[in-house]
Amino acid sequence: MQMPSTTAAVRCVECPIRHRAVCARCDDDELTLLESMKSYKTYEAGQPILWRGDELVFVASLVEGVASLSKTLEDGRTQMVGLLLPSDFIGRPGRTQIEFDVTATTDVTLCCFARKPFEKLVDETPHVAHRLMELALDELDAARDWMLLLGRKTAREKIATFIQMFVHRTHIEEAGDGPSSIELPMTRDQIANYLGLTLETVSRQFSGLKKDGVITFNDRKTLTVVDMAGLHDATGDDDDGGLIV
Amino acid sequence: MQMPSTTAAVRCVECPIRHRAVCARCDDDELTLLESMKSYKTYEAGQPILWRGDELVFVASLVEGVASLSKTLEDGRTQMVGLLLPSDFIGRPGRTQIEFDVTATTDVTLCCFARKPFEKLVDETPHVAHRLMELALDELDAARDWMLLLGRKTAREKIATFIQMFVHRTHIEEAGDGPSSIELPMTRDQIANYLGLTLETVSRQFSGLKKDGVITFNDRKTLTVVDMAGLHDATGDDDDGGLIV
DNA sequence: TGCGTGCCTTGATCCAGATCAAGGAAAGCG
DNA sequence: CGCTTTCCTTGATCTGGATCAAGGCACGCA
Repeated sequence: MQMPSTTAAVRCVECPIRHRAVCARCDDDELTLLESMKSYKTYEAGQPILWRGDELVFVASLVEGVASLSKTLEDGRTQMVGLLLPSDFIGRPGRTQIEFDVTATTDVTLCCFARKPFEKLVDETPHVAHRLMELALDELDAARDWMLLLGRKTAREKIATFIQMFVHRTHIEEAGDGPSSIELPMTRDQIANYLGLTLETVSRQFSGLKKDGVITFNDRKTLTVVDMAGLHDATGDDDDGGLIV
Repeated sequence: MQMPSTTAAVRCVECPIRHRAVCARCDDDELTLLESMKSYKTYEAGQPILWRGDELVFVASLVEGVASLSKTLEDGRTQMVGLLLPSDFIGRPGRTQIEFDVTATTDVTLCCFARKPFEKLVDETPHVAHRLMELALDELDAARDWMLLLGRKTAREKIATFIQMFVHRTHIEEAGDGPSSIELPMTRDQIANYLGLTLETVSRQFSGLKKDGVITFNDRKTLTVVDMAGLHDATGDDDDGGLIV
């Protein structure tokens, strides 16, 4: 097992998540301050980032890669309770512990700040506090959509919703019904954990959607949505609402 | 169907949720200001409070009673995504719409503020913004515990967890393993909606826990936990973590 | 006092998805 | 290259909880 490594940080103005992360509305002076506080850490796919109960010594923005939050029952059953994509934030003001495990799903790069100085910055910079609030509320909305999925959707609806979410988060700009490809950053087993299913069911439902001409696979991890409308029908969602993270 | 009625507000200093709601850390001057802004609304059990997509004209603290947040799929399947108990907050800074329905589960009293002036107050009063953030993060924690429940727990574990949550939220002060009684504020059908089950399964699991000597019923809505340790075992949770809202 | 209505319980049956089991394909490595 | 390992697919079977169905209890109302 590798330890996380510390790497050179890119300059904030060139940062790919500059306009979506917690620092979205910082001005040049504030960025200079942040630049002096921050350090980059990288984790390899599979490595733990934080364990439940760990003391939270740093907070971070996810710069690159995918990480997951998960909870575990006494006997080992686990459920993912959140998926962190670039610009998502790890850590929370006013808490020194976290209640779930954070794991690198793919190779991950974090932009880290020591918790104490960061909290001071938040207290003194209203728009950072404000942005943090927005991010928390976005997560809450996503969590509630996921509760509907976990509690009431069928296996096929879960898979369709999962694919649709990835399409939306990876092709934010282009609209339309044309075919769009996505790369799944997780194994079947991890997808099952996210959706409250088993890996066999995940595999079968992917095969089902393929057989019905909704998607095609390039390789195991790369798929193309051929029939966007068909995919949406398969999610069971209302037209307007539903999960659009 | 009754309309909500507006009733006389109690004075803030006598308010039962004074120390837990969004106004928890307000000083006397701030309370005076709040008192001039607030109005009470009451809803009867079963009445809708807000529909999804409604424009959010007011925000509110729940003073008395129980309300639920729920989401619905195209074909009518519904899932509760939150339960609001006294001191919980309805509405969110920076959003003009909500993405779920809010319904009065029991008779409910709200302490309402017009959204615009309230947001102004939040912007000018850091500790209110701070408290709002805490409440949002508490909800997020609760939502994640619920995701674990919905995705991975068995029917019996779900019911045991549900009972345990009510015991904790209604008997916050007293600890210990002695028997404690709670009153369920919801019908079997509503409980089923909350737990991602059907009402028949809810009924059967209550009967099962009764047969096993974990709980007894006084009447349909009032139960006593006879074996607190047995109840906890039945939740499937780890000893330390789990849902303790 | 009897009847309707809402809510709950219990029984019988069914089925979606879990579990058990057996390979197959791709990637890393000696 | 061949071998291991990891991940994925597909088939067979099982089962927890859904669904279908039939009352039971308690309250309100005429």
